[in-house]
Amino acid sequence: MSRREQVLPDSPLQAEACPIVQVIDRVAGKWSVSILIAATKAPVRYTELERNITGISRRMLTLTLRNLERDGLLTRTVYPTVPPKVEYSATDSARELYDHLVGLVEWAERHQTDIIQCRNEYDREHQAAAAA
Amino acid sequence: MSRREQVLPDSPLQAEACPIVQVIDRVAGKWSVSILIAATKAPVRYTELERNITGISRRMLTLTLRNLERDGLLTRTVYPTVPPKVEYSATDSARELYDHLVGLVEWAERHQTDIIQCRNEYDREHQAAAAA
DNA sequence: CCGTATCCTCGAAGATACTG
DNA sequence: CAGTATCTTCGAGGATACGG
Repeated sequence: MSRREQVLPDSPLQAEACPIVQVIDRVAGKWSVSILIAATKAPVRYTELERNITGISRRMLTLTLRNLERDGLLTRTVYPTVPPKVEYSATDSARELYDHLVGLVEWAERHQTDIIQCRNEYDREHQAAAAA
Repeated sequence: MSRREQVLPDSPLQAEACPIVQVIDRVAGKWSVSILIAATKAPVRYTELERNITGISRRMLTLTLRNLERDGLLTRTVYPTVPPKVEYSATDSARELYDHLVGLVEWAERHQTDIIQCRNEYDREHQAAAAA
């Protein structure tokens, strides 16, 4: 799931980046956040997630769920019914994380249009520079 | 820089994930956070970053700097001296983002050991399951 | 319903060499 | 000092088919 699994040698900046790296990696996966959000609101079933998260494949859904479970962010409960029913719910740890993710989301919402504008401006300027 | 540049069709979950995706992507780059942190503390020069961020290549340093600048998170100031001097400093937008990143970092620090323990436990259990 | 297994694509990131 | 230009590698994620 991660591009940064290698142990980084500690260094002035990397040493303090180390815990950061862990969070970023946990959150950087293409689907982790969507799943985390869904599961934090209420326990969700596998198929529910598959339906609600547009574009996710079964493979990635399972993979991401496993990783989140492995890190203690989700708990997986199997109901031995027929047909089988599996529910994923956020742990306390994940709920705490969720609060901080919300902070990021709100930041994104506030700066959304600025960022787009900055990009356009930047691209226009550097388009012009290339032409000159 | 992004694996998710494709425009996602809106959907119940994706619609609200859209701003999230933007933040995550901006932060998900392997080096963005390290650079953002360094530049938020004080304006930094190119070579300073290269020295302080262990393992980063010139290529990725430049690329990440350009992307952050493009999104209006960093400003690039060239001093027309000899030898040339270029300083990168965080914008207000980036400083706001930084505050939220700190939230994540603190979460990571608090749960660091739990996560490692969860992983070991998970791996042990699933090692056993595979052997059985 | 809830997955696993296999093959493949594609782009992020590394290595290396050169420049205003 | 502060970059750019190529070439390459490597693994995240997609597509598809099968299984308890």
